[in-house]
Amino acid sequence: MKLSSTEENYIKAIYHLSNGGEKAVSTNTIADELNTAAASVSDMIKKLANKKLLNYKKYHGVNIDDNGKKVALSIIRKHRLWEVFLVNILNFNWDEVHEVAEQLEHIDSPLLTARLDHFLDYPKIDPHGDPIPDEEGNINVGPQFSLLELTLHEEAVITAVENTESLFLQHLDNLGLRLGVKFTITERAEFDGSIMIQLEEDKKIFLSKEVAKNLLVRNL
Amino acid sequence: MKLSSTEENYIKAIYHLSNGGEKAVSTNTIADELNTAAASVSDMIKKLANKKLLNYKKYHGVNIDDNGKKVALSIIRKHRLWEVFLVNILNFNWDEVHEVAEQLEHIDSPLLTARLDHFLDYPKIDPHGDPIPDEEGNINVGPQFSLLELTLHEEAVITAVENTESLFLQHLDNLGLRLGVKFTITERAEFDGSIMIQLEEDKKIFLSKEVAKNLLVRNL
DNA sequence: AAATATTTTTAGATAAGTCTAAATATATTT
DNA sequence: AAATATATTTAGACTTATCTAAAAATATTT
Repeated sequence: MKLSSTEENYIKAIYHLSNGGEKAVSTNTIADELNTAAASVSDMIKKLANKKLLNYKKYHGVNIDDNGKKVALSIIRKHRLWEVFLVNILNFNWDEVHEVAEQLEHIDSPLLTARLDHFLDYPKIDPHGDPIPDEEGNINVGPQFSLLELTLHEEAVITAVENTESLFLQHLDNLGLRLGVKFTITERAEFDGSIMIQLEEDKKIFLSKEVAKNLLVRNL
Repeated sequence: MKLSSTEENYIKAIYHLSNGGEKAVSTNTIADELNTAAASVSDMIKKLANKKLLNYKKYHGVNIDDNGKKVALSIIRKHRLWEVFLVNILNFNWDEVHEVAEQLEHIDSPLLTARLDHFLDYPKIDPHGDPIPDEEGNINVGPQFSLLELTLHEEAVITAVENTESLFLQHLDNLGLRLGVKFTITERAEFDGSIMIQLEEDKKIFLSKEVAKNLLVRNL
């Protein structure tokens, strides 16, 4: 089934907002995410439901269908492969790639996607640490959780960011934090939830709760 | 100025049909090229003329403007750079790249284009031997010389003919030689200056000195 | 449980790009 | 130069994706 870029963007947004299909998503939530009027969303979800990509009951939000998930994962796969290409091959900074990848993800050529994947040596994660679905849409996530939930003094590695805004990513760059950085929590302030972490090289960094919340980690 | 893909395709078609702006193009010619109704073309050229990309006099076809040329050359540049990427980096065959490049040429990111150009080592021609315009829209064809002066085994492309007699051109047609054909010289006979060239598909062709003298080529 | 607030849908409009059919201008033939 | 043929434009309609405003359904408050 051939979809317009607009339709693909709706599917992608609904996939994300539903946490990969876990829960129903309301019309207004989608409208907010895509900066459109709720009326436009109503029209579009009716259309996508007719195409059997969504499950839709009037006034009760939408659930993404298996077909819809497949479409979403294919777009996400392309988006993240292109991000790897931009960062690893064309030397983009990780905060410069999102906009371009939003365009490239809609290029329709299975051959191109497959060849790109091969050329990049079958990467498993994108420059933000997010997993890249394979051709069948399988995601190999591994146990990954917010830094906020990490136990004190337990060695961990940063695996992903939950926020991909330039401002946040640049802040991380300034702090010297990147994917793959290893650390332990040395202190927690109960008052404001701020956290002190210790990096490899005896370097201590102070993180606000807001920053910690948006960093995903994995135990070593 | 931000243009839609559709507008870009019209500009590109008109640029080609006018031979780079040399002559006016009629409504029907454009309609034929783009497989649309003449009425649609009428509407669109009115719109593009309002945007100062075309010069349009009712019932007398369009001439492409300097602004229009710039737009066309930018799209052509992107199209050809992507073709080089697909063939040289992702190992596409040269007959598989057109459709995908038609999509990729509309990606809007000057940074991406510049980085791609650099990554590909500033190629001067695409896989079909067509020249790639630079950032300013200049087409630098490079030094062009007679096939007689070409070094053995050096990849080259046919760029022009020095003799325009029908008899000669028909002879080229019979041999399957056209502008843009890529080849290497595999053998030279000292006795009569005749030359054996090898085309892409394992096809070898014998050329008399007289023919070789009248073919202009360019290194790849 | 009635009143009020919020969310969602429907109705009707708009803009881009397309079409067919009819009208008009240009070109060609006789 | 009149008649005919061809090319081009206009008129009106359709589709996709959007909007605002009004109507309808659901949720919340009192």
